[in-house]
Amino acid sequence: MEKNRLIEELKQADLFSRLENSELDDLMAIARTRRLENGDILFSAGDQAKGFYVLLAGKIKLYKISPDGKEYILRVVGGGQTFAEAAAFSGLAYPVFAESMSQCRLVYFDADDFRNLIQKSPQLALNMIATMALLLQSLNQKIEDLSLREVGARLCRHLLSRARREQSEAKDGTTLQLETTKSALAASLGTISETLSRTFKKLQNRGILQVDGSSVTLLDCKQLEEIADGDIKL
Amino acid sequence: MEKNRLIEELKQADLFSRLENSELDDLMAIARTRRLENGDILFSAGDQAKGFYVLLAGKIKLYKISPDGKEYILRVVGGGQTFAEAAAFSGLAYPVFAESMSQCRLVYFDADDFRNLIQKSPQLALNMIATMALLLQSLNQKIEDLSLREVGARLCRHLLSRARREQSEAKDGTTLQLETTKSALAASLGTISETLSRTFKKLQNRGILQVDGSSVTLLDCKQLEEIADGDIKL
DNA sequence: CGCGCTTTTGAACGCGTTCAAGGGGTGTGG
DNA sequence: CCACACCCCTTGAACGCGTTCAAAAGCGCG
Repeated sequence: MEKNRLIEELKQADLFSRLENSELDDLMAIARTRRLENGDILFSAGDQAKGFYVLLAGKIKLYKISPDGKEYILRVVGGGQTFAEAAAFSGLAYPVFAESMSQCRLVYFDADDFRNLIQKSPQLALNMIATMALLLQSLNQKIEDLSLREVGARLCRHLLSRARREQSEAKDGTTLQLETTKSALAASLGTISETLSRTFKKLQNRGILQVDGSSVTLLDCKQLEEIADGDIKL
Repeated sequence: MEKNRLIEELKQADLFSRLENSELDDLMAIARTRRLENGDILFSAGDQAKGFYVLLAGKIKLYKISPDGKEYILRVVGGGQTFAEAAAFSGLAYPVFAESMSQCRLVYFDADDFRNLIQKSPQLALNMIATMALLLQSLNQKIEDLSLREVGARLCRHLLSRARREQSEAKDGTTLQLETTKSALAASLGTISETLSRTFKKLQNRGILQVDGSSVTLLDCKQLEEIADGDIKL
């Protein structure tokens, strides 16, 4: 039955881990499923927020646009992740655009309905708090990057953190696949493709990494970390 | 009695609004009060976080320091506000330094103890979620400022939002008092005092505002908003 | 092969920083 | 009451990182 598959999928999301079956049933009662095609805009910056989403499958980018058209990608949401909770629970407008980067299936929760559930389920409340705490930490990182690190350091930090997440360790010889275009990577580092291109080149010239299309091989993680920490500059 | 006064003070904090007296008693049971002198460091970036704070009186600045010594002030915490929740509930390290800017009285809550309370009090859980949601929105703003607005626009946004908060409206002739030094304002806008000084001067030369020591008078709010929105540049 | 897209490269420009010097206010001690 | 130190703010000039603008090169795809 369709419902059961959906419940199984919801359980994968961190937000719904460790919940009882009865709690999951309550969630199902207020959940609305949705589908998106590649390139669909789910919501726009400035739209009034009444609820939030859990992405079951696909990829969605959350981004801002400056008055003169520059794009900053705040986050690429992946499967099992929650987004737009802050806007939903603060009652303000969405601060970003949400645009699908592939076919997506997702679930929408109305904020008021969800609040009612939270009152009944302490575990759900704790999960939501933990989710938001992690998000806060990651935004904090971004602010640190943007306000006091230069582009080279940001790129190195990004590469190292991806290497650690995927390989559980960053050691010489590790190869990463960029999941998006380089332009998108630039936009998520707070810069533009030209600058990213030049930065990659400098790192390559120093023998710190090897770039080949969309695959990047880390050759000298020690130096990579020194640049990431701002100890040496490009 | 001392305890009663403390309870009254806690009730002022948004985090504890709409709580029953029994819930406040439970809070008191796990609260640890603390005092700080001007200039004390409460915690440092990198310290392991086990709990969070509610500031009862005084001012505390939360800031980051870059490898080469530049300071970015993330937030100046005022009375009744909560801070370091994200670090406490994510179990990671504090991402910032916390330094008192005056005599302070504050309350410390251990994260584990607090989690237990949340399980018993749905209202407390909702309050915490609302608090974190607002914080997320404000960090989001900062990211937007840093990544896609220039210094002039950031300053104008700051002035306008302060004017609106304090006077509930920003109209020509409104005068604001800077609560900190201009260097600190610069650091919280992600720049340095020299640049801030020059930016103030440009705005003054255009007749948009009048700066006299630490008081700023808004003369032309319409233009101020246009600069804040990036419609015109300095 | 030719079209559209992303990426790369080059050169010029500009915002903001750095470095350095000078002004202005305040508190302290002679 | 003045002299001096200290701190903050201001101003000027030079520099540099990153952007903008322009063009060429690579690349997937019909």
